[in-house]
Amino acid sequence: MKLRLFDTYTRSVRDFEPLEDRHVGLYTCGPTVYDYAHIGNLRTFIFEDLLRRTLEFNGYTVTHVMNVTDVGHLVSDADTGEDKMEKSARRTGKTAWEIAEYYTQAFIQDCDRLNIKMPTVLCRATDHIQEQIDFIRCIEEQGYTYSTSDGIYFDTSKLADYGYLARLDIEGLQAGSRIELGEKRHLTDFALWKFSPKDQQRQMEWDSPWGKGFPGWHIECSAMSVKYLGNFFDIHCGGEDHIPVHHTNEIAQTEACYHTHLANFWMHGYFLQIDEAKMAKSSGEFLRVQTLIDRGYDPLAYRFFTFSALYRAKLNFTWEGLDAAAKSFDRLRTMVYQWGEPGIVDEDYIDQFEEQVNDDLNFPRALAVTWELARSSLPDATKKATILVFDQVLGLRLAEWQPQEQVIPDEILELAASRTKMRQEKRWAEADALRDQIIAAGYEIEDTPAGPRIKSL
RNA sequence: GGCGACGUGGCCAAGUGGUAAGGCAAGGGUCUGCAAAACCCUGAUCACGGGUUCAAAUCCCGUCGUCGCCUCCA
Repeated sequence: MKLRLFDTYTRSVRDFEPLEDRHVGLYTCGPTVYDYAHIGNLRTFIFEDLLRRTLEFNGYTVTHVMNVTDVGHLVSDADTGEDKMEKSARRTGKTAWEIAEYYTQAFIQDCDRLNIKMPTVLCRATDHIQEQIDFIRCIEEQGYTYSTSDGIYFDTSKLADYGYLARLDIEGLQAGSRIELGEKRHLTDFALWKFSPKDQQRQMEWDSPWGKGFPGWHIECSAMSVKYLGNFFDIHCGGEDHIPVHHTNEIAQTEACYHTHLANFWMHGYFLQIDEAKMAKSSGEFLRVQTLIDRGYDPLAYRFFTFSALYRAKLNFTWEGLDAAAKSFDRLRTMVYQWGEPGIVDEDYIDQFEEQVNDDLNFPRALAVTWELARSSLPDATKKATILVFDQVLGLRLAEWQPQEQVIPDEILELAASRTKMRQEKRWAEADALRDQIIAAGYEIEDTPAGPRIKSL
């Protein structure tokens, strides 16, 4: 089945055709590295990983570019906000550069824990200042900029279809606006270059044709994606929150300079919510991968959890929900382990699976196919070989997993041995009493044909 | 205040015109000395009220509720 993907730009599911034969240029908006990523952020990165793996499953070679936003941007659109990098630096006593490096490494570690593939190119905004300056100059030459006391701005009124991606209702925005315009000419205008404050030295600032300062909020993605993928490439992704502002402005910048809307497909991952509310770095609930590990969850159980909903629908996170996913995932991987060595792949199941993932990444359905396979009457070796093919896309590390070897204390082993003896002698009451003792000590006992198996609870 | 999305069994969640995938939980069963594990079986008419249609969870209108965006944000 042909790969079909939802494109926010056209608001429709379209057949995916690469611009270049068998090759796909994919750009995904990366993390801002002034703090750890939370599991809501990571839901989007998992979605993008599934997209990439699905493209590869379809036989495409993917050049995946992801930015790292290590330039601090202002907290608010007014000039009063504090730079997040600089703020984090002040809080921790580290330099802005050290902060960026630290959280970049933390992000990479989170991705590894979630089995998210590293992009082909991971590019830092601060390594591409010149490209951003060049891009701004190009926009300037095309006549889309103006200058204020605090920076160079993009004049959005000069683009006829500004806001098309988000179907922005400019007049409605202005009517219901809650922010001050300041020196901006229009509500939707945005900074391309911000000047450093005259009275203080920023840790991150650069010279430019317009004066010392730093790049605006949206230019890095345009500049870097164009550099690595060209000015019209296949797919650009990000979180749903990027639709009205960030991606809208990326498109504006590229239209001004290159007259393209930057990407053929625009795709957006939807939010993870906690108790029906958005998870935000600023709010109380800030769950990280490490938080899950501390609570005893395998990070891959979280990856598995995100498969339960479509990427294009909000997903409510609850511990109960994560428990359900963890339980289900454990059953699946245990089953897969017990199937032994892989044999010959079942093509019919592969087709069923492919049909679901190719239908705009319907992973809930793809998982249903996986369960159908798992509970089918096919030989174990066939199931194993087939599910390992699925796992190229699922990324659950099913091939490498094996039950944890637990160290059982000698005293527990002795109790179990006594129990086995009692059972052989059919002294059930005594055997059960021993089992109760084992359970009381925090261990569980399962009788199998091969003898008792002991697990810690 | 403006814009938008959503509301499916106990929970998470597919399905978007032809009588409701899957997972978790629950109940029943098989197996077991009893358990555990595993496996099998069982359950929803789709927020509410109208309308369109031979036919609607699926389209239209209204009501209620929840959430998101409008400010950096995945």
